[in-house]
Amino acid sequence: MGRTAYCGRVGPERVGETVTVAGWVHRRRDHGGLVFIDLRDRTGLVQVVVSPDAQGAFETADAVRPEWVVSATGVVAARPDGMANPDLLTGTVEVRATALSVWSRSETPPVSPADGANVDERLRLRHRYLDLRRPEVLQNFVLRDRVVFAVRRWMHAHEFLDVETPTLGRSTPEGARDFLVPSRLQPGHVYALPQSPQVWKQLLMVGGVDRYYQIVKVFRDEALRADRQPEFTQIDVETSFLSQNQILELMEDMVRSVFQEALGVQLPAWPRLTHAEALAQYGTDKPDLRAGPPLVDLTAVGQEVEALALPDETRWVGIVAEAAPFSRKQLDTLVDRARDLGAPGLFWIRRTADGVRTNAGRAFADGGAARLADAAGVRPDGLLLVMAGPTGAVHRHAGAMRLEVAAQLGREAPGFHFLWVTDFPLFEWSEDEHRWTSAHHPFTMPHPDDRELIATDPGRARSQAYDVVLNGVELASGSLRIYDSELQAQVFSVLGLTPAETTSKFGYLLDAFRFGPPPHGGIAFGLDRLVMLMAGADSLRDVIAFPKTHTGSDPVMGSPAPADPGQWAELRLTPWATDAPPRP
RNA sequence: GGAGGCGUGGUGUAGCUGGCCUAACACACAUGCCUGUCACGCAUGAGAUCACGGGUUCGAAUCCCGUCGCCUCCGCCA
Repeated sequence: MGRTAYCGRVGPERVGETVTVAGWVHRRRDHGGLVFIDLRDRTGLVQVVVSPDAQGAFETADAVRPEWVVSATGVVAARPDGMANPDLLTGTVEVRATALSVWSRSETPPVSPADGANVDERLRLRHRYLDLRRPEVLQNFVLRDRVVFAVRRWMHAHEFLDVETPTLGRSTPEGARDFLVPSRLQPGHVYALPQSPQVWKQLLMVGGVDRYYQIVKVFRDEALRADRQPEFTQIDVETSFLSQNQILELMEDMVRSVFQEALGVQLPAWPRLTHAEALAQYGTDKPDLRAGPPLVDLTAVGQEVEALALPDETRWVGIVAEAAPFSRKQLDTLVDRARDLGAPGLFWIRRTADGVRTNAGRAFADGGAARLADAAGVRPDGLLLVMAGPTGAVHRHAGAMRLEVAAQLGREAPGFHFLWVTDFPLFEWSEDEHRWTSAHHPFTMPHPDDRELIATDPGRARSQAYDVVLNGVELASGSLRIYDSELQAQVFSVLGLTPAETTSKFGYLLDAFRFGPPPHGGIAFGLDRLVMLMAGADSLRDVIAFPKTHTGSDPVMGSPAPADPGQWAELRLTPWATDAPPRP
C-alpha cells in the first residue's frame, strides 16, 4: 500500500516526484494502447496514465472497473501541451503509472458516485457509503466537522465545560412524545430518551458548573419533516449568574465566531424583535428577513374605507411587492392560496400609470383602494396585497402570504439573516387538552414585569425566553430558568399539575432547588439545522450521515425492526398485534 | 390524524385518452476494436413477471379499489 499523496492534492508543484496515490476508480478511458484512469479519493480526482511500457500495470489497467479500489505509483508529470483539463483541480498534471495494484473489486454500483445526484434519494440513503464517495456529498460533512470544531474551540476559550448527561432518563410530562426504552432489570418500567438534557443541565448549575455545554443527540417521537429528524444533535448550553442580555451577546458571539472560522463569513450584529413585534411585522415567530419588507399595518385606513360591514376590531394588514412579475392569473393563484391557508380572502391592488387596479370591486368605498396604496407607500408599478381579519389570524395568514410572494418572486436575498426573537409568551392555551401549556418549557422564567399576570391572566404573561432565527428557520431556543421553588410551584399549578404530580415527576429538581440554586439560563441550538443552512442544503438528511426517512425508518440497517420473542420475554412485554384495535 | 405527488431493466425517464408494447430511449453493464482521452469514440450484445394484491375487460404498464414504500405540506414538534 503506502500512499504518499491525496489524489486531489497532486499539483504542478509535485512534477518530477514519484508518488503513490490510492482510491476508487472514478472513470476509465481505454484507448487500446493507452489507458486513462481517473482516480478518486476524499480530496478529488487525479488522472493516472498507464501505457503499454509499464508491464504488469497495463494488464491491470485493462481489467479494472469503476469503483474498484486501486493504488498507483508513478511520476507526476505535466500534461502535454493542450491536454490540460481546466475543470479538474489537478488538470495540468497526471501520474504516469509504473505500478498499479488492485486492493478490492466492486460490483456495478446501484448508485454511481461518478454520475451525480440525480438518483432516487432512498436508494442513495440505502447505499450511503456510495453516496458519500461523491465529493459534493462529503463536503457537507467536512463543513459539519469544521463547525463542531469551531464551537468546541470557542466554548473552551470561554470556560464552558463539556459535561455529558445520561441518555437513559425519565419521561417527563409536557413537550414532545418520548422514545421509551423498556428496562429488563425492572420489568414494566421504562427509560425515556432525552428530548433535551434540560433538567440535567439545570442540576449542573446547582452543582456549580457555572458554564456548561454539550454537543449531544436528543430524541423526539413526532412527525418528521425536511427539517426534522427523530434523533438530532443540539449544541446545548447553560450558564449561571448571567442576565438574559449577557447570554444573548455571548451566544451571538459564539455563532459569529463559528461562521468566521468555518465559512470565513463575517456576520453583522443580529437585530432583535420581541415576539409581539415579530407577529405584528412578519406574522410569525420565525421571520425570514430575506423575504421582502415587513407587513404594513393598514388598520386605520382599512376601517375607514371598507364597505363590507366587518366587525370593529378587524385588523388590516398589507404586503408590498413589485407588480410586474405577477400576471392576472398568478394574482388569482395567490388569492386561492390565501383561501387554502384559511384566510377569508385577499385583495390585490396594483398601481399603474393611470391609477389603480384591484380585485376588490365594491369592497372599498370610492378611492379606497388608492388610499390603501398610499398608506402602504406603494410606488408606481407596485403591488399591494391586503388581508383583513381578527388580530393574530390575519397576521399569521399575511405572514404566510409574504413568504408565498417571496417564493414566487424567487428573489430571496442571499446570505445569512439572523435575528433574536425575545419575550415569548409564558403559556399557550391548548384547545385539545383544554388547559394552559408551557410555550417553551415548564422551567421558563416569567418576565419580571408580568409576575402578577401568571395568576390573573396567564395568556398575557410574557417569559424570559428567546429564539435565534436564521432565514426563517428556528435555529435555537432558550430561556432564563426559574430557580425559586415557590414560583415554580405557581407555574406548575397554572399548567394543571398537582403538587403530588410535580413531586413525582420533578421532585428531584425541586429538591435540588432547596439547596442554593444559582440564577441560571441557557439555550440549545439545532446543530443539524445550522449546518444545513450553512451548507445551503434543503434537507437535514443532507447533513446527517445516516438519516432516517420520513416515516422514521433507517434505510441502511432497516430499523426499526421486530424484536424476537426472546427479547420480548426478557423484558416481560408482549407486543400488540399490529392489526389489533387501538387501545381503549 | 389529514392533503397532495411519485413508484416502468442496475440508474434516469418515455409510454399511462386500454389493443400498434413481443415495453422505447439515454446512461450504466458485457465482449471486441482503438496511443492523448477526460461524460473518450465505434461496433455488437445481455438485461424488466411495468411496487404489491384484488377488480373491470375478449384484452391492463395504461382504468378502478386496497396495501406498501418514498417525498412535500397541514396538524403535531415544551
